[in-house]
Amino acid sequence: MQINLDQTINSGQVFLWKKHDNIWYGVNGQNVFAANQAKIDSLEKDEMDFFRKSDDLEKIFKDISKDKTIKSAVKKFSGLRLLRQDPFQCYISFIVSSNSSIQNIRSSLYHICEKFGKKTTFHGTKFHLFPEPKRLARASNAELLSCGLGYRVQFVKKAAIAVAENEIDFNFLKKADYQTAKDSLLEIFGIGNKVADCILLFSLDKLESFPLDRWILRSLQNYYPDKFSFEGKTLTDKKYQVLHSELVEYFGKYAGYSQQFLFKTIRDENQKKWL
DNA sequence: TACTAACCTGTACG
DNA sequence: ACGTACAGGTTAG
Repeated sequence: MQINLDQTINSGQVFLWKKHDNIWYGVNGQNVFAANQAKIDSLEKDEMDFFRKSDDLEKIFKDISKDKTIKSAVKKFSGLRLLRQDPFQCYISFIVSSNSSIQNIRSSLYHICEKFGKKTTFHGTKFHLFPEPKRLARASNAELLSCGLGYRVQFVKKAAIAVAENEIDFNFLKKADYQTAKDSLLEIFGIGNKVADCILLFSLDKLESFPLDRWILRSLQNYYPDKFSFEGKTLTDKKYQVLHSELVEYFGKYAGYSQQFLFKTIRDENQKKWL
């Protein structure tokens, strides 16, 4: 039951990671992490937190293994883990991710760090940390546009202001239940069901969150054609909610883990690029 | 309520 | 070189 860094980092959760000389380096809020597969058993405290070292994986894997599809995905990607990311970085990252590709998301986020994040040196290499909410909140439209955000400039700007002005309080959302936290995120311009679920799952400890994007829908329709509600061409708010309830009922309270295994599986099957 | 067009950028293909 | 196709979630109508 060892973490596999390649599987985990290349699973659509994080964007600001790079591999150098077989070591992964990544920005997480105001920290830089270095993760070496060869030394994965000697993580520091904040790294253990990031990699969710205290999750009871034996219990979780057993709990989500409802059928042979999930069982084989868990077996194939047994080193895949959910991460516990810096909430503000995760929030901005997935707002930026909407209607974009991994390569574009990554590029925009690096530009955001370069323009607004503090510089630091880590293991002899220079990094830009992720900007703090107040700094990003007073970025100009032109500066944000130059990060390649396009029409998402207003999404990022308003979202950063909401955090800077404490309309969004991540500590509160961490303690709140899934629905309360989700309703709060959905108030933000640029956050819909899918982005909200990503933020909840990857940074706010809501493991019953199950982000539904086009890939996961394709996977579910392929492997579970008769088990869940897929009628209609478009995924309306109502249908998203119904489908999510069915998924949690079937996969259980750790449904988010099953989502991650299905997502990794279908993206790999379709040879989609990662970091 | 259900559906659809518009939104921006980078990359791939011919 | 240049145009066209495409990926991708949210909002507004």
